[in-house]
Amino acid sequence: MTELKKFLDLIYPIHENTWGILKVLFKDERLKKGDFFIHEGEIATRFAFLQDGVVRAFYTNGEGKDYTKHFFTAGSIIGGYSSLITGKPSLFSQQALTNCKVLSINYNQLLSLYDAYPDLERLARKFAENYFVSNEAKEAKIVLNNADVRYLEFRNIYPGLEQIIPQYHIASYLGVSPTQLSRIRKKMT
Amino acid sequence: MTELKKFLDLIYPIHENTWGILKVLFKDERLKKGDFFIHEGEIATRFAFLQDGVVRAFYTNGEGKDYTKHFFTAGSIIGGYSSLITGKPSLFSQQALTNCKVLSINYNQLLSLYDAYPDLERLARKFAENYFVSNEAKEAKIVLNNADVRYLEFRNIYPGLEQIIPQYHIASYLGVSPTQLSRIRKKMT
DNA sequence: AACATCCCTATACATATGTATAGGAATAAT
DNA sequence: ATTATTCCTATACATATGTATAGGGATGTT
Repeated sequence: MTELKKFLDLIYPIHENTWGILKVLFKDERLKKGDFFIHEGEIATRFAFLQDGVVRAFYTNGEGKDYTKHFFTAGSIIGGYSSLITGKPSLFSQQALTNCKVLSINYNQLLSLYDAYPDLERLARKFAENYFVSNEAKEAKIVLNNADVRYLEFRNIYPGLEQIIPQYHIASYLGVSPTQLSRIRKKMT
Repeated sequence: MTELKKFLDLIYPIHENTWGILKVLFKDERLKKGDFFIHEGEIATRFAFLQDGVVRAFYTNGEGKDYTKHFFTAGSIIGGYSSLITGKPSLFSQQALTNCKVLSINYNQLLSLYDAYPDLERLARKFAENYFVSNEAKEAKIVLNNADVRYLEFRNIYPGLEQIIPQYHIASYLGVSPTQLSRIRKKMT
């Protein structure tokens, strides 16, 4: 719980009593390796703070093929944010790549607090803004860098992750085939 | 101004008196074809409602090459949103492809109203959320569809735009070379 | 210990797409 | 009207990357 508080304080420090109201809404939850936090096509009702473990977000392309949108590690927020906002089915899934510990919260319960706690709504605004900014920065990197560069960046952003997860997930994160990632790795030796 | 009000009401209808305070902050501005609304590397200080014309947002790749991130048509918000939020240099430029009419507003002036007008902050939250959602939906399409499909979608999303702007901009929007777009178009005849 | 499973690598081949270049249609300029 | 620009298309070629397949570590299972 302290980790979550620290995380939120970095975005916008809400009042102590607001935090008192908010924190009781979070529930401990466990995900086993392979479990889905949200399924593509499902309408999200909650999101969560990832305390421990690794989660992969991915789009699926109809037949087997998937595209890894993001890896989440400890200290991240997971959940179908767009689906929560719109109330429409999520475009992607989120699946635990390892056993995970999360603190999850019902989105409607959170929403119902905004009227009475403007500092919470400010936090929500800043969260949305920050989330937007990081997504856009990521977009820029995808567009401007080739797979070689993005692979090196992946290793910087997620130190140690390469040793934990299968390589074909990394390939799909980079937008290339496993064969191609293998070639890139070979080239870099 | 009425168009802007309608646009905002669709996101979140603020009180009439809040609107009275807000609207005086908007200033009429003209862009001539080729003018930049924001330059890559510049720190944004304002954003705008595009009343008329077409604006292209694009990343540049060091040497000449650019990647078209988005086309804005009448009724859109333009500006370096991430740069406004972070206070850091913009990662992309926005350039008028035609003569444009915009209503621009200073971001700090807007920010200073949030404390006194919670409905305005709610509007800001919802705007950020919506913007996030549409960016994510676009990401999904880029990842899941090939250039052929995205070309057809481009024509649906921006009816008539194809006739107004050079084809190499569309190609760069689709992430392919002009030659390749020409091949795609030929194939579809 | 033997076997099965998972998954990374390597090879060969096919193909999509980029680059370079030229031609020509359309538009703008003098 | 003539010329100059702009820009779309077509061609030929090079190359990066995907697909298909097989082999072999590594790890886990019985």
